[in-house]
Amino acid sequence: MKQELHAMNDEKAVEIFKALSNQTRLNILQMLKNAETNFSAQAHVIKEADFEGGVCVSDIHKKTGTSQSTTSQYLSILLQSGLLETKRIGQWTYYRRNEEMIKQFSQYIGLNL
Amino acid sequence: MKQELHAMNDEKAVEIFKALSNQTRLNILQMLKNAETNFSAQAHVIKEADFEGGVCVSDIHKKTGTSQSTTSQYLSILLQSGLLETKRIGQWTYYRRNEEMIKQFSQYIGLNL
DNA sequence: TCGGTATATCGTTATTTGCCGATATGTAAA
DNA sequence: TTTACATATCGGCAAATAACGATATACCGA
Repeated sequence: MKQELHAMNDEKAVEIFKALSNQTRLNILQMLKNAETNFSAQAHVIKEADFEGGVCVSDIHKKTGTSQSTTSQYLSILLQSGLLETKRIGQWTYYRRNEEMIKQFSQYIGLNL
Repeated sequence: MKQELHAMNDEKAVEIFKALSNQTRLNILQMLKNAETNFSAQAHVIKEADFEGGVCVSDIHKKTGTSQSTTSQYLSILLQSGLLETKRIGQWTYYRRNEEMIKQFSQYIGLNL
């Protein structure tokens, strides 16, 4: 039989629901969907194979309408839930979507909700 | 162009995420998926065309591990979010899934997350 | 090594949520 | 028309969340 790796359980799903139960955090996830169009050319969108699609905290902060500290905290909630992944490069911390987790969550909804 | 009726917006989605960001409420929604198997024969599952799949509050309460008042409150949060619908028949209030809303939410996730 | 910039963390306050017991309300049955 | 049952609502308290400014930490460039 085909083995489904990393199938999501209810507990993990609840953690993701919590992460998304805030308008600003939902917006962040959505804005990162098309980082190149949502963030200006000057913005630090990573184009290298290094960490493609990653955007640094200050650029995200400029779009959220919340303080730097709140933005940082929201990013870490999204990171903890698994919806985002991160990489520090020099003095910047880049965040991008974890498409694999998002796909699993979407599948979970379709199957288990 | 094809008109998408009742397309969900972000605000509604956040309300649904909030409703599901609690393990007990998620369980309730899932238990109601197969009301006939999850609730005993003696339980007041409505089989008539009247309100098919509906289960009364006390039967749901027995399964949740929370108090009667908490169960009632959780049901009304799920109702308010649109994930459930309700009908009072005699002294019982029946709740069942609103499959249309659940489908729209699932589609929203697939398209907008 | 010293600013300067980027980010994370801390401490705080206001609001919301989780959850309960007690009580009120609504309905049926005796 | 009492009584019993089903459900909703109220009042409360502890915990979690929202959000901020201030501060600490990390890294870089001069």
